[in-house]
Amino acid sequence: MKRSNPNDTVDEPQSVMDKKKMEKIFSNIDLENPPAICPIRDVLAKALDKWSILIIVMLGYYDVLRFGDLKKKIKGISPKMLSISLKHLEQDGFLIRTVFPEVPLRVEYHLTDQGRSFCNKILDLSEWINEYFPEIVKRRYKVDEIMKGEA
Amino acid sequence: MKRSNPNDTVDEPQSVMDKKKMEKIFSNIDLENPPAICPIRDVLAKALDKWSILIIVMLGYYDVLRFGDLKKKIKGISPKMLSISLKHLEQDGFLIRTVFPEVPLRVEYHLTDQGRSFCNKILDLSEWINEYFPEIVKRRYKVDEIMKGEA
DNA sequence: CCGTATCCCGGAAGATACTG
DNA sequence: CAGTATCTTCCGGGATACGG
Repeated sequence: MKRSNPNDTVDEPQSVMDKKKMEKIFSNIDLENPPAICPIRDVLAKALDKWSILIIVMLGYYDVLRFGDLKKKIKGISPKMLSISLKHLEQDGFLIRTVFPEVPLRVEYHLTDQGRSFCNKILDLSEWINEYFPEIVKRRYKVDEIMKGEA
Repeated sequence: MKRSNPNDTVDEPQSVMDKKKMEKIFSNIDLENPPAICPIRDVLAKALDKWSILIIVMLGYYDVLRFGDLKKKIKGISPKMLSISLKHLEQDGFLIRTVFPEVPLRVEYHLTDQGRSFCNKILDLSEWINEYFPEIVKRRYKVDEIMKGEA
């Protein structure tokens, strides 16, 4: 039952770990020596940020949005956080900021190809969650029950 | 050039936004009324957490690890954060904790099917990042140059 | 060995007022 | 309208020591 060796032949039909992919990823990493600051995790951290996800999905859905539109559509975000998040996403090439020097000022945001591609990844994740979510909720209730019983 | 209407026929060959998927996701959300606390984002937040990702990937790679193993392999994690993250992941059904009441105590962790499935999602994300990362880095340097020039 | 309990600090992020 | 500047608050999370 114990499967401690990554080289074991996998026999489960479902949810098979993709060992090939895994090996490829791990081959790029020196596990012993600290990877200093991993730039990949840096990119991911910014793009998977709570607000960033919403921004990307909104832009994926509406194609073009102004600062004020985003502020209205994303409930609870402050102008500061919206500004910071947009800057990060622009810096990392997920979206493009276009200024129209009119009066009053107009600024539009839209996704790049990279941004749209990433948006699809988020949608995939979203679908994954939707699939497993009922079980997770059920489990949480169960765990809560146990906690209550112990308290 | 402006594509403000989600119903426009898509003509880009690459990185096409999956509108069908998008509509499906958005149909479950009431954008106007605040979604209170979105439980899906709650699950995602915990599972996509900095430490959680590493834990899941490590368990995906090594199959079975003890508390101390994880602590050693995940550079920089404190016992507190490791404990908390493991608890979250166990609560949400990503992994299973097994206690062997020996002396000294032994505790093993391994992924559930859900955990392995999610690990594959993380690997996908990882691959995505690897694909786009060179461009992102290039862009960051460029942005830094501009910033320096302006300062 | 496997964690929990405690203390403590820096930085994330909300609210708000203000400017180009 | 589209943000920035400032202030403050809060808590995530690191270090460490201890308990089962």
